[in-house]
Amino acid sequence: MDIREIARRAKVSTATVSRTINRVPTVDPQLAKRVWRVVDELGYYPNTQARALVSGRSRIFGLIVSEFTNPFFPEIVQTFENLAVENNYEILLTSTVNDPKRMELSVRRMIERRVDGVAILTFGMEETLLEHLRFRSVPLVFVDVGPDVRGIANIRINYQNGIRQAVQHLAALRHTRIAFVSGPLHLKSALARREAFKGSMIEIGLAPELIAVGDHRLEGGMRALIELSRSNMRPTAVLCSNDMTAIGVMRQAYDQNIKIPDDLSVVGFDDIRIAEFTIPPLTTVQMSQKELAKIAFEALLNEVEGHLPPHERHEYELTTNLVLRRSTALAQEGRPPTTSPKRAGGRRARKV
Amino acid sequence: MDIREIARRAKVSTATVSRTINRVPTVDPQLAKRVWRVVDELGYYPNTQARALVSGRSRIFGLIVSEFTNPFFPEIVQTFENLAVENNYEILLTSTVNDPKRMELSVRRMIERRVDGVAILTFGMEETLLEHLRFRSVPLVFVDVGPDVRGIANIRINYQNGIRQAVQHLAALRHTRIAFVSGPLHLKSALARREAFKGSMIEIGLAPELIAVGDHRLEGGMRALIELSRSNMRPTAVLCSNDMTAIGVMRQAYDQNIKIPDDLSVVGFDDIRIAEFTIPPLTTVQMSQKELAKIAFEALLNEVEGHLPPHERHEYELTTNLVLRRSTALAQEGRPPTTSPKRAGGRRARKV
DNA sequence: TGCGGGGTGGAAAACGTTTGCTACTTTGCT
DNA sequence: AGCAAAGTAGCAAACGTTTTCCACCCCGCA
Repeated sequence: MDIREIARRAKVSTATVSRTINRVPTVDPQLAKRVWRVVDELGYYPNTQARALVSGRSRIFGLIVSEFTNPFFPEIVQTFENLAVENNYEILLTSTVNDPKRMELSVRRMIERRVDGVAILTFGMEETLLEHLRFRSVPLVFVDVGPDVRGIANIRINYQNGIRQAVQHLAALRHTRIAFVSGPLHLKSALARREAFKGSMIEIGLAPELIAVGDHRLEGGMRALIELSRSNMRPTAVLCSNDMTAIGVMRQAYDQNIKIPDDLSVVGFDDIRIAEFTIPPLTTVQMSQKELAKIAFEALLNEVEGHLPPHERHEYELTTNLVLRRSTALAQEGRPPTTSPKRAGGRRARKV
Repeated sequence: MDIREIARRAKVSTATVSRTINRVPTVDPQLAKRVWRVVDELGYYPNTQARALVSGRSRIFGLIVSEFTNPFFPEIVQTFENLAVENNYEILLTSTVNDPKRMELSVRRMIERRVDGVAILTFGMEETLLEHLRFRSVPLVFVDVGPDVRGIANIRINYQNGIRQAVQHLAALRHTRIAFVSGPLHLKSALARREAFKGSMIEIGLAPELIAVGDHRLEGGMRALIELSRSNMRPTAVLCSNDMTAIGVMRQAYDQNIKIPDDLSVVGFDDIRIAEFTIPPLTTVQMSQKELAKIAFEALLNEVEGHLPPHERHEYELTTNLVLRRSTALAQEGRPPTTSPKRAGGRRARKV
C-alpha cells in the first residue's frame, strides 16, 4: 500500500496526498479531509526510506557510545531517545566496545545509513575515522575532548567545579589525608579529573600525595584500596575518578571490615544510577547524564536545523556538582563520641 | 557520490558496479578489481535507503524494551547489537517507558522504518498495537507471555527451575521461614515467579505463607522488609521477585542494622549486572540476559532468512539457574559458632 | 566455415516518495 | 463583463539503488 493507492482511492494525485500528509497549508481542507480518511482507513504509513531518498535527510541521528553495559550510558540513551521521538528523529545506536574494528564499523554504519548528525559520547575515538564523517560534512558533536577543529561542536566538561566541592566537603569534615584513585591515565578525561583533584588540594594547603591509579572499574578500586591501606600515610578519605571505582573501594573495605563512612569516607564521580543504591548510598560528584544527553541532542539539532554560522566551532559546557549521600562522615580523630545513631556499632579496630 | 559516479570512472555500467559490490560471482575478476579500486579511492559507501527501497528489505530489526534505565536491558541491547553487526543488521531501539502513547509510537516507528522484524522484550504490550505489525506480516518474537498466536515466535521462560534451586538452597541452609517479595501482580511474569515460589515451597513441605508484594523496584523491597519484619513470623530468608527488590531489602536491612547474610539471607532474581557489585554480592537466580538476547535475535533471523515453515508458532525456551554469591548463610539457629571468618562480628541483636 | 551455447555486461524499469513547474479555477476589481 | 491575480491541484522528474531482460562476444564443435 503506497501513496498512489491512497491517491487513487481519494481521487486526487499523489502530489496532493504527499502535501496533505506533510501538512502543506496550500491544500484545500475538504480534500485534505478526504485524504486523511483514506489514510486512516487503510492504515497507511509513509515509507521513510523513499522519503529520505528524495529529501536527502534521513531524520536519523547517530549515537556512539563505548558500551551499553557501562552504567554511565543507559540514562544518556534514554534521554536521547526521548528527545528524538519528540523531534521525529530516529537513533542509530552504536557501541565501540573499545575495539578499533568496531569503531570503524560504527562510522561506516553511520555513513551507510546517511545519518543527519552524530553524537560521539565515547572517549578515545580515532581521529582518522572521523575524517570520513567530516569529509561528508556530517554534523558532529563531541564530548569533553573532541579534536579542536572547526565544524565540530564540543561539550566541555567542568570537572574542577565538582571536584573542588568534593575536596572541600572532605576537608570540612576534618579529613586531611585525602587520597585519589585515578582512572586509566591514557584517558584525557581521567587525567583532567586527577589534575582537578591536585589543584583543589593545593588550593586549600593540602598535599596531593596519596594517588593510586585504577581502571575506572570495580577491580581497580579494590586494588587501589589495598595499595592505599598499605601505605604508611593511610588515608581517611578517598575520592575516586568514577563511581565504579568507588564501589570497588567500598567492596574492598567491606572485605577488610573497614566501616564506611565511619572508618573511611568515600566519594565517587559521575553519579551513575546505582550510586544511589549502594550501601551506604554513595556521595559523588554528579556529571548529569540527562543534561549531557540533552546538550548533545540539542547541539546536533542546532547544527542541522538551526541557522548557526556553519564552519564555526560551537562550544557548550556541562558543569559538575557534588551530591551528598551517606558515604562520608567526620574524620575519626575529630569526631564526637556518637554520630549518627542509626549506623551504630561501626567503630571496630581496623583489620589491615 | 553515487554508483553512477563509480560506474563512470571505472568505465562500466552501474549494473556492474552493483554486482561487484554485492559480490555477484558472474563479474569478471579484472573488472571487479577496477571497480573496487575506484570505490576505495573515492570512499564510496552505498546508500542503504536506496537499497532498501528497491530490495524491499531494510536490514533493520526493531527492539522494543520498556526502559533503558531498567538495569535488566543494557546487557540485552549490547548482545543484540553485537549479533546485529555480525549479521549486517541495524537496530531500531525503542522504549515504551510504560506509556501507552509511547508504545503506540514505538510500533509506528517500526512500521515507518519498515523493519524486517521486531523483538518485543517488554511486558505488558497492548495486543491491539501488535495487530498493526501482524497485519503487515512483520515477523515478531515475544518473550515470556506473548499472545498465543500463529506466526509469532515465543520465548518461554522456565522460572520454576531457578526458583526451585533457590528455595532448596535456602532450605539446605536450614531456613524454614522463607519469605517471598513479589512484583506488581498485574505482570504475568511476576505472577509466574510467585507461583513458582509457592510450588517450590510446597514441594518440600514448607508453607508459603510469608508473601509481601513489591513493585520490582528498590522502594518496594524496602517497604516489603519493613512489613515482613513486623509480622510475628519473622523470616530468616527472603527470596525476591527481582534484583532491584532484593537490593531494596538489603538497603532496608542496613538501615535497621540487620546483618546480611548473618541475620537474614537474601536471594534475588534476574542477575542483573550490579548484583555482583552489591554489598554483600547478591545470590540470585540468573535469567541470562545474554542468552535471552541471543535467542531473540536468532529467532528473528530464522523467521526472516531461515526457511522455517511460515504461519507456525515457533517456541524457544530459556531456563533459569541459581548463582551463589554471598548474601545467603546458614539460618541463625542452626549455625555453628563461627562461620565465615572474613565477615566477623555480625551477630548483634536485631534492632527491629 | 557456420552454428549453438555459455558466459558477461549493459539498458532500463522499478522501488515510493517529494517538489518544481505548469495549468486550471476561482475571486475580486474596474 | 472582462481581466489580473491568487489560490489549488496535477504532471513528471528526481533521488540511488537492484534486477530483469537482452545483446554481445567468444569458444568449441560439426
